[in-house]
Amino acid sequence: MTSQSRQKKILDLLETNGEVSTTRLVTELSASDMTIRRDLNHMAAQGLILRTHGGAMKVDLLVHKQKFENKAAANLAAKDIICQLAAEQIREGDTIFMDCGSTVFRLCHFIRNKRIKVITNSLPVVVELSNTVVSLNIIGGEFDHDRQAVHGVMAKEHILRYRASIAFLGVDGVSAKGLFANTELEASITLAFAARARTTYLLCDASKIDREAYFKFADLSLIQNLITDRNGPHLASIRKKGINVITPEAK
Amino acid sequence: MTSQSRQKKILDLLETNGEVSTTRLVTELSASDMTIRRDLNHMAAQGLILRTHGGAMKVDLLVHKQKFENKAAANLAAKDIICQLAAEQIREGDTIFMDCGSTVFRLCHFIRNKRIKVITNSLPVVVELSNTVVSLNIIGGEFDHDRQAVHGVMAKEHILRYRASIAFLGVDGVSAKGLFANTELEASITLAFAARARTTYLLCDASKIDREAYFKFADLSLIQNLITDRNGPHLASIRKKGINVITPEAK
DNA sequence: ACATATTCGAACAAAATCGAACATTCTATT
DNA sequence: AATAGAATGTTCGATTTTGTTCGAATATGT
Repeated sequence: MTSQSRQKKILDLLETNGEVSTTRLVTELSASDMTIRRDLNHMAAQGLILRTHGGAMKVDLLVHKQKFENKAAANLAAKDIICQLAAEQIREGDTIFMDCGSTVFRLCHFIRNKRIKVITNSLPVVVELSNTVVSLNIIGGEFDHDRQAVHGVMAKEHILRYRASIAFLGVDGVSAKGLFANTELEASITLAFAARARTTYLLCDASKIDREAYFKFADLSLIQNLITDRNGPHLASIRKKGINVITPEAK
Repeated sequence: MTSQSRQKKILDLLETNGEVSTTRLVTELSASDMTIRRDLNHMAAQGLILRTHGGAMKVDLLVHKQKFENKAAANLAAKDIICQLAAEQIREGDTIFMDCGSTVFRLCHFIRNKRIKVITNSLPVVVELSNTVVSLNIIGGEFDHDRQAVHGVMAKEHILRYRASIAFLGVDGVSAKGLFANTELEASITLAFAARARTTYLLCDASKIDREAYFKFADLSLIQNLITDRNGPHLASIRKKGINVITPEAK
């Protein structure tokens, strides 16, 4: 066995186990401890592995966690309830649009192991799903640092070339009068998603209900379903408009 | 037995076993060790196999499989030298293309505070620059988990709609014969970048020089400049082709 | 804190592999 | 058959890799 193939096997073992001991490598690769140690040190010098006492570890993922996740921590319980319900709407093989926004982002945790295709303009979503079985399609265009997402003309054009079974949308406010956003950029993307999806789900915690933000960009009829965390009378006017409202209680 | 049939058998053995030792080839092919070694070296020069001490390995075993994170950490010093030089080529207000690949990725550290626009298909680059003053344009399309970058038809179309002053390119191998890549996907993106940039810089550590990988996708004339970490006679043939070679020593 | 057990790396020794140079064999052509 | 040119084999010193020993450094258990 050559040193290269040994080192490759060490990498493989690390990939599956996360860490390995020198002694295990000695028996597994039938080489002397000194040889293993030399291999390990060599690879560590190249940054391929993380050397530890008695063995080695996998180097930590390069992609570090986003500040975004802090924002996402707000109302986590409510978002989890919503996303749990949202995830149940997805079937294997589906292609889904994922809007930007912290509520939709939380959906990532519930779909990591689904064999689906996700089309999104949200960087946090991409990062979160980049090492999963989920097949990803990234919407291209100008990157908006504030919103950590891609917006603009190119993005819209990109979306219009695809079709999806479901769109999971986020907004800044919703009432019987329609959907509200804080920027036109986000609004135009949301509209594009809705136009190209067979079914649309608006994910929205209670705080957004009946809130009328900066400007209205669409009628309520743009969406077919609203998923939110609490049932109650505040949803009556929306239900009356023919929207299918999904809540945990109503399940 | 001709050398061709021998080399074919070597490839077959590698295909099934992943690796093979010189001694085994000596008995298996009933040829002298020197002959085997000559075959091996010849094939390695063509990039057909990966030469090791005492034998050879399949190419994609080591090159293909290596995860991006690992590659990023390897040869960090060389990459830093290269990227330092690369960053000096950039002027405020420039629009630059950044290819995927670990060497180009390292350039992020040196441009965080420049007021420039970056157009890229590499997720690590996006993440790294997502909270800087750099203006980002993300190339959209199918996301390739292995390479942590966007490839495919959409990506190519996207690129062709923009123009940039500089393209920073990465390859898997370069020699006087041209540029080499391990996958067609990466190659087509690199070509698109080059086509739409006023000036092209190939960033390439010494290990990639004179390495002829899986397949050649462009002549050397595709690029105008090569930035590498060490000066030396191995660059002569490339210089002779009219490429401006930039090294720290020549500075 | 102390003792015990592991692990580490430097130094040296042994083995395998390497490539240059030269000798030999094979092959195609005259 | 003669001969040039290419491929192959052989020899041998240089290089690389691997193994061993042993004192120092580092973890672990009491």
